[in-house]
Amino acid sequence: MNVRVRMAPSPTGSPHVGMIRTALFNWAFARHHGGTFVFRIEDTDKERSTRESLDAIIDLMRWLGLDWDEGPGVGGPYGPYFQSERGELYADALARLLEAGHAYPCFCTNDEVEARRKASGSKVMGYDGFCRNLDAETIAAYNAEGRPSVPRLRMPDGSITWNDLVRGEVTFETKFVPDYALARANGDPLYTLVNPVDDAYMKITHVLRGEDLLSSTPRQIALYAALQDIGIAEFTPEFGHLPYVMGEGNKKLSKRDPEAHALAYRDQGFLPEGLLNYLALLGWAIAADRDVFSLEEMVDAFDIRDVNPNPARFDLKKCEAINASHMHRLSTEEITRRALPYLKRDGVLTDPVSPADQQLLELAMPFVAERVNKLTEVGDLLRFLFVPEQDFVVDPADKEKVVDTEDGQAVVQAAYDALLRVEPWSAARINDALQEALVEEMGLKPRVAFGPVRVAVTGKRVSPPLFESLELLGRERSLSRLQAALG
RNA sequence: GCCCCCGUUGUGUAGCGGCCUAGCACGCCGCCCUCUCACGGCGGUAGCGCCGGUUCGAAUCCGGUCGGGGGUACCA
Repeated sequence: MNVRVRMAPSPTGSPHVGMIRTALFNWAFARHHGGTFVFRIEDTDKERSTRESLDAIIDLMRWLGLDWDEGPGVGGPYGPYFQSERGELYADALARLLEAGHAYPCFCTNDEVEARRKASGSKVMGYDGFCRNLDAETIAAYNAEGRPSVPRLRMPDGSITWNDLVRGEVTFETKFVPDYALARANGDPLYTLVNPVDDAYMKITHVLRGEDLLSSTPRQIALYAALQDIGIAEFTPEFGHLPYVMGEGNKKLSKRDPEAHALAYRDQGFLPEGLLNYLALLGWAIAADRDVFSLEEMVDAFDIRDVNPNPARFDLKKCEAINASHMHRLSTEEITRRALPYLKRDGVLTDPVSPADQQLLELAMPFVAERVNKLTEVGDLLRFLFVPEQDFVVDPADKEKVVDTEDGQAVVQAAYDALLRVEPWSAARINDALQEALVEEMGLKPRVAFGPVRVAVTGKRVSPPLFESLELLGRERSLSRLQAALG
């Protein structure tokens, strides 16, 4: 059978990294098996669904390169792919479920249910099945009175067991799973109905989702049986429940946690392959002694049954380290290409980049490519080269610490004098001149000799290699910055 | 309360009865490299929640216990 999986986010709020992890595993599973990855939007909640959220999710998926075979923008044979456009399908399914007796109208109020539970002393919370066997006359009479009702699924007796793809066999006694509501009294279908109905119509074969849905699985399996009986579903899919992504402490990573927001990683200069690689590590390993891999390698190796059921803590440091490994795999040219949008965004470069700046960037890139862990760091390191001279500023703390001291001033002055005579203006000559003037003549250790020069010229104590930086900056600007640092 | 899931160093994981005096990665600490920062190299740190059982042998199987998490909606 052709594997068909889906991701079905609700477009409410900013996309969460947990959602991306789920999307990634579904995607990798589909690609590994040569199957179909369906993208469906669960926008039944009209109050909370927003266009911004939808756009953000699509934007994110595109940036990550997780492409879908059916869904928004690409269509497909089982559309529409927005739940808000599938209302008649749900109404029809509900009517047929009611007619076949798999569901029944319940007229109880919450208070009535609670009162009965207290009276009986039952330990099972939730609905007690009171309206299960109302006869047709009673139902007609209640309806005639205008009493509101909700349709509930009639849960079967006994137990429901499934073989969870990540957890193995899981069993629930149905006496602990009450008959549940499929729609609101006003007729609006609920997630409990809509999600399985769509999966059935879209012929989803494997449902890989978060652990939070684990306990709703027996209800869905019961619904599937009913849907098969009335001819809407052809089979019951397999289920796999992915572990939670946890934040600090023992709490699910929530929207309040800054690490939770997936788009923030792009803004901060993470590589899509870096983020994805890290997220894959939350519950899955490609090998015992390896944790850096490409998406293609993941697709080749991915097996949902290898996913670890433990909740995983999100570790930003590790995420950055994995991203750094991917950065170092990139060629200098590729880093340049990818860093460009960030350099423009951050005002390091002007938007159409001038030919001179472009050339300078290409000359400078080899010195920073291997020392950056995120794309935004390129700008941090190279800003001093592109900044208009009147906007150049030296970090005040660094200046005070190494330039404004007596020794610092002496070094800067000596460097200025030495550099004045350097000919030609090349990193090698600059090296020789500074070495001689500061290290040999002044008897300074290299690290104390070059610190003041670095700060005066690049503005910070952390920069690309000094001599190359000076060469790229040019004699004129280098000297004027040294002079500015004096006094 | 009841139901379900989970339990290997600080973190993520490998481990599917002997290959484990528990491997890898991140972190942290130290050293080397070194014009700063990184990169790279070397070394160190720390773990099978607990108790029983099965077995010649258990991190691995079973039972219990403790701990954590989730569910228990006319939310998703």
